[in-house]
Amino acid sequence: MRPLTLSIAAVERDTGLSKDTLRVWERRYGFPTPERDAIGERAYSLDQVEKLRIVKRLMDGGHRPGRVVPLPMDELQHLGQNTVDAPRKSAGAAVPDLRGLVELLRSHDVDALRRHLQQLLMRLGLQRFVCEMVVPFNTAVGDAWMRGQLEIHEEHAYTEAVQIVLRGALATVPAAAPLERPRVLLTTFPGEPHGLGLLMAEAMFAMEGARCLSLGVQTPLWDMVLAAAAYRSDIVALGFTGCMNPNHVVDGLTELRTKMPAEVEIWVGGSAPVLHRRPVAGVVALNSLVDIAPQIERWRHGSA
Amino acid sequence: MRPLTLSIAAVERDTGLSKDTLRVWERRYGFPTPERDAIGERAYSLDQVEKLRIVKRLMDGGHRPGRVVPLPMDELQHLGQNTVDAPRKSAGAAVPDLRGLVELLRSHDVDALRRHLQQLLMRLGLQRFVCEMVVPFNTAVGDAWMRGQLEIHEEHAYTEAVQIVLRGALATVPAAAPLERPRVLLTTFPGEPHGLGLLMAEAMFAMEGARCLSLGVQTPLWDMVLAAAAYRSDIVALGFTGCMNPNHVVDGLTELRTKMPAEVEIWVGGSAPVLHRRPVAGVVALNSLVDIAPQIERWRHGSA
DNA sequence: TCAATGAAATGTCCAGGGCAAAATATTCTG
DNA sequence: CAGAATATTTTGCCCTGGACATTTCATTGA
Repeated sequence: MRPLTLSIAAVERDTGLSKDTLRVWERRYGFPTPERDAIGERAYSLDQVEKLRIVKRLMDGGHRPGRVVPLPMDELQHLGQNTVDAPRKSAGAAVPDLRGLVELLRSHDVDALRRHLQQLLMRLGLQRFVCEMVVPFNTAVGDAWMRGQLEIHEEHAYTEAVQIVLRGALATVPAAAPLERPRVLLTTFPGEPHGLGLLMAEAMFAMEGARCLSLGVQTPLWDMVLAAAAYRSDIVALGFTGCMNPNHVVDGLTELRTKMPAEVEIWVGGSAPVLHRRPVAGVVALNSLVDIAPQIERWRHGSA
Repeated sequence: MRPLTLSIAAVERDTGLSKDTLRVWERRYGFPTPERDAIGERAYSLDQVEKLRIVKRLMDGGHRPGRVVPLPMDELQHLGQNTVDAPRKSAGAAVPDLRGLVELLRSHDVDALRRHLQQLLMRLGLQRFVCEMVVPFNTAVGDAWMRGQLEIHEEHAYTEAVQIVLRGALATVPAAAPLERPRVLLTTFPGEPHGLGLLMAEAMFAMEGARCLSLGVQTPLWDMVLAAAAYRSDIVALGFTGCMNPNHVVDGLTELRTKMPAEVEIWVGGSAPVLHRRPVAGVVALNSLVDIAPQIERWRHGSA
């Protein structure tokens, strides 16, 4: 018995599209078109799930379903590349070898990968490593996956390697003095499972001498308020990737802002487009990790 | 405006109970009993969500909803303690100071916490630290939360600290030679977000001289097959906590077993009761982390 | 005592209707 | 004709209520 098809629950898990959405797309767009199994339930083919995953990733990047769902696979894969902002090379920035990285991942040599990352880290220093290497690497890996050049497990191996290198680096950064300010609480909303961006942000904060405390991912809103009080945090920094529902992001931030004491700043960043399209009053939206340094500067001047 | 209530989607996120389940419980058990907001949609109170979270955790431990849902809060909190297996102290095992740990967490002194863990690690060594300290700590923290003695954010802080200490320790374990056997692939099913158990298992594997490769959490089944081939793995080790749907676990394992080449062993472990209640043919279920050493021994003898 | 059979419990699926908010298109006004 | 105001479409999510497969429990019979 080899299930060449997936149930609607499995597709929800693997794509992040809710059961409701899957059913309503079928009704409205005529895609996906699952078969039915013996008892009349939807059975999705692997091909269609693959397309759904790509569509989801495009939507995370700002596309609308009505436009992309009807397109054939090859056009979708083409779309992925144009979405990416043209890499604006600031003067003096190192040029990441994206093609080389993808090749390295495809060779399945984890040790070489980790050595390579470690080497870049040493050459550039933590801040430049994160901003000039890891950021473009991440998008390159995502794009390569979308074009079918990388498997998911290769993406996972990459994420794991970066995480190890970053955590290793963070462990060597001397801890800020307990009373050092600002005190930063890092976490993500419930439903946001990606912690790599958080780690990158933590690196940037730590290099600015901020005192960091990461709660990992998926902290309920109310617990953020409690935690900010318990640790006397000055700033709560949140990471968002495109896989979060935009409405939940805006609603959640609004709610968090009302619950959180006014003197605690809320900073948000990440690849979710909604952060800049629908800004929330009282919430600082960072365009990129390099904005952390000047913002810390601002905070110190404003609060000192 | 202070949303004292949560939408059904938010409750699904925060409790792990599906929308369908929430609606059907309301119909069948008369709980929860959400209000309706202006447009007639369910609005759950924080109290009820709290109870739902506890019920969910009890169900993860093997209780059935019909029995626990009607109970009042205080009885639920009582149930939690009886569920835990009596700590069977093997001879010579260190006695973890559970109460002291909870106190430490409540003091919000992250540095002291990390120092404490580090100290225990050094005193006991990695293997004993994991088996005799981290394991009971984990359940103690979970229980303390259920009794209302710990906040979620304190639990998160604990998890983060353990993760940092374990990753630090793993970084110092000399990497096994590239050709060392067995080669172990570690990951979890999609839907399983907890990676701490994976890290603990990785520590145990590494100490046995196995060559580990962790893909992090939530790898799609098919990618496990591809990855096992790409990295020429001998063993795929999977971690499960109670938050995974038992049916998905069994179905997924059955499916994985058929797709995976027969010479690759599948080992599973974790706190999900279903692993031992409904064993899957061709899948090795480990009762605890200490079973890893003898199983590796068996593998080496069987395959050498 | 143990196995087999019936009954209850439980999670998930389905259909199709409806609605609010966001995005887009269109019209109006100065 | 630019820009604002207004209509329209798009889109995701929620609702009800019925159904069913599967597991678990209880009762009966050998």
